[in-house]
Amino acid sequence: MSDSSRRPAGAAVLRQEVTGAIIEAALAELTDHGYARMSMDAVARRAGVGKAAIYRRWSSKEPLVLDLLTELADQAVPLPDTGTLYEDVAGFVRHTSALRADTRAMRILTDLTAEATRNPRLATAMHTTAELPRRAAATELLQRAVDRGELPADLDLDLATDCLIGLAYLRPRTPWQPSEPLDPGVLARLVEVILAALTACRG
Amino acid sequence: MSDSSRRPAGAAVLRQEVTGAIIEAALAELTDHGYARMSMDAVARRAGVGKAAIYRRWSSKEPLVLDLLTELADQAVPLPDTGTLYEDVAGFVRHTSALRADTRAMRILTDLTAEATRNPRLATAMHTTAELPRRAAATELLQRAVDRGELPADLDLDLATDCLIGLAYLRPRTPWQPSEPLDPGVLARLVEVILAALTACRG
DNA sequence: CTACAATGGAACGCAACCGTTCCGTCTCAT
DNA sequence: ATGAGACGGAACGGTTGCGTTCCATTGTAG
Repeated sequence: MSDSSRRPAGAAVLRQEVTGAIIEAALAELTDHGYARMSMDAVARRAGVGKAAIYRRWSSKEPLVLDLLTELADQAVPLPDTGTLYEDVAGFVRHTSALRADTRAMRILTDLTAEATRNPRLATAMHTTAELPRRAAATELLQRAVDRGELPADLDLDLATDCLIGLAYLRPRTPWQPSEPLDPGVLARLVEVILAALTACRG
Repeated sequence: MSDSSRRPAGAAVLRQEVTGAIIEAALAELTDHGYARMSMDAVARRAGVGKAAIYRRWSSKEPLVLDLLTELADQAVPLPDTGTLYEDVAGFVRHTSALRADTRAMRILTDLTAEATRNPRLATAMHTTAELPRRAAATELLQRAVDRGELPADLDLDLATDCLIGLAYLRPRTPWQPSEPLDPGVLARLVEVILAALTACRG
């Protein structure tokens, strides 16, 4: 492509290494200090990079952070399709629990959620990269169950999706509480409750 | 008391007026810019007050914000005891929905939640002033229903409390979405779902 | 009327941060 | 070998914020 003709291959490799170091350092700084207190000087220092190298890639702090968000989203693992509602829901809860146990992702998402209150671009990015895919996955999981007859045909898909997500997010209840590993017994009971709630989501 | 002998009564009244103006201004600044970007200069300017007047009352920014938190908590309205689980739950959902519709309170709580991730004192304050009372109210509501026989005697109170709070918080799903007023039909369906979930919370 | 305490306002020193610019070095493609 | 381009590092000017200090004003108590 045109890049390879305009930029030496070796430089491209080096550029990617530097870019990766910047992204990793920015993620770490964002985790430690939050969006408002994340300093470009600290990112450069942590990455072992000159500030110029950062500003050569991103025009300012905000675009950099927006890219970090997609970086986080790319790490999300797709949900398996197990064939039964019970196992699908259990997988969804485990998936959610794992996300909440990821201290770095949770700190960043909690922080950017607060920041999104005041920054429309960030709010849009959060919506499209974090909320929409998760919601779509939940809805698809439920639709499959409806198609199999495990859930009533007149299910209120929207409400059911809310319930599934809301209940899967139960523990830990607040971001500042460390997330203990999900006990299998607790998981089983939680799944039963979720199934009861879903069944009640009639249109 | 000793205060009245050491401080003129008129000065005390004036002090309270200034204190109130500072608190109101700090709440506004906190809402507009968040904890990290809330500046003491801006608070003083907004309150029409000298910075010295602030630092005469609080040693720094953090204690001031911690006091704001209790200020917010004092505005919380206690839940009524209606005598039926259905109405109690409906009241709880309405109560929660009203809180989420309060843009100022939501912005501040969302912001301080993120900040609490990195500030243990703030996390403790959030826990005792925001989480514990709400959780206690939910648990008490459920215990009354158990006593009346509306919920099974072997109810898992802890799990049920989580479910009640988690489901009541469903809409809006994210803090940056404006909260539309809760439609009565939606409320009724949501309450039905919550009751189904609660009934499934067996120990 | 006098003494006093709290006030608004302005300025201070200090530190941090942003985004830019410059330097000397290093690594490649030619 | 040579030139181009990205590099780390350091410094810059300008802004912002914190917490302190000073001062002239205000209003009350005695």
